[in-house]
Amino acid sequence: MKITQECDYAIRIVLMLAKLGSGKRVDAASIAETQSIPQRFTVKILRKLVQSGLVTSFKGAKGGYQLGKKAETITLKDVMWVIDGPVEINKCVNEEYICGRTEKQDCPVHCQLIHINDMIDKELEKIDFAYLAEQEKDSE
Amino acid sequence: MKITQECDYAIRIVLMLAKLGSGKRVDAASIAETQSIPQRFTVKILRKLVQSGLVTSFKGAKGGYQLGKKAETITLKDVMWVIDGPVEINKCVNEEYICGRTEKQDCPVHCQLIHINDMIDKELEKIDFAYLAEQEKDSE
DNA sequence: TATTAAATATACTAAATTAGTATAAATTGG
DNA sequence: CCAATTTATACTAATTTAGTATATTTAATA
Repeated sequence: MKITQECDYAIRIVLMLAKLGSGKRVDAASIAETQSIPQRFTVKILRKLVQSGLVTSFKGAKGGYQLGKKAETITLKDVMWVIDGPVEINKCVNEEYICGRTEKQDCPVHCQLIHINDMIDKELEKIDFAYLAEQEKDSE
Repeated sequence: MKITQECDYAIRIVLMLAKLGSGKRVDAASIAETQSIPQRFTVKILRKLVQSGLVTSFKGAKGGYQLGKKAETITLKDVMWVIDGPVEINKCVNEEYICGRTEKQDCPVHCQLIHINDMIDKELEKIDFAYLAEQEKDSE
C-alpha cells in the first residue's frame, strides 16, 4: 500500500519542473542535487518521464529537461502510472487477474476493493501540478 | 500501492470465519484447503490474527479457530493493519518520518497525500465482515 | 494416563521487487 | 573538434514478501 521511493522522487521532479519558468530547462545533475536524489537514479527516472511524454528533453550541451505538457494537465495519477503502473490496491481489481475463489461479481471483497480503488484513482486525477506548484509558492 | 498476498489471504480467512456459525470452530488445515493457501503460511497468518485478538484459538485435539469479536466489529482496515501495518500511501504521511525537503505543513505533496490516505482509511473502516459475509450469502 | 490432534514458538530459505550503479554511445552548442 | 549533456542497456545490492522446517505445548478422549 505504498508509493515506491522512485515514484516519490518522480513526483518531486515533476513538481520542480512545474515551478520552472516556461521555456527554461534544467539538467539532470541540478535536479538530482536540489531534490536530493542519487544522480544516476535521477537520470533513470527522467528517461521514463520523457518516454511517457510528461517531460521533454534536450540533448547535448546546454541540454536539459522541461515539462512536456502544461502543468495543469499533469496529475499525480499520471506520474504514478508512469513509474509504478496502475494503482491496484489488490491484484483482484485487475481485469485480467483470475483469483479462482469465486466469480468476481460474486466476491464481496473484490467488489469493495474495486470501489475503493476507483475512489483513489479519481482523487489522484484531481490533483494537478499547476495546483501543487501554486501551493508551494504560497508558503514561501 | 498493493495489499500484500498475505493480507489478501488474511481477509479471506477472516471472511471464512465470519461465515461460520457462531460457537463453531475450524482448524488450520481446513482453512488452508478451502481457501487455497499454503498450510504453514495459513498457520502463520492465523497466529497474527490471534495475537491481535481478531481471532480466538483453541489448542489441542478438536481445537481450532473462530472469530474473537463480533463480525460487525471487524473491518477490512483492522485486518489490513494486523498484517501489513497502517495504510501509508507514502512514507511522508507517517508522523515520525522526516523527509527533509520542506516542513510537512508547507509541502503540497504531503498535504494532498495525507488527505487521500485519510480517505482510504475511512473507507476501509466502513467495511465490516458481517456485511461482507452477508453479501457472499446473497449470491449463493 | 498414554495417544493423538491440534495450536504455538522460533528460526530459516527462497523468490520477487525495489533501489541504485556502471559503462559506453549518441547528440548538440560553441 | 571538444565538452556538456542525454540515451541505452545491463548489472548489482538491499529490502520486502512469500513460504518452509522443526521442535514444543496443550487438550480431548480412549
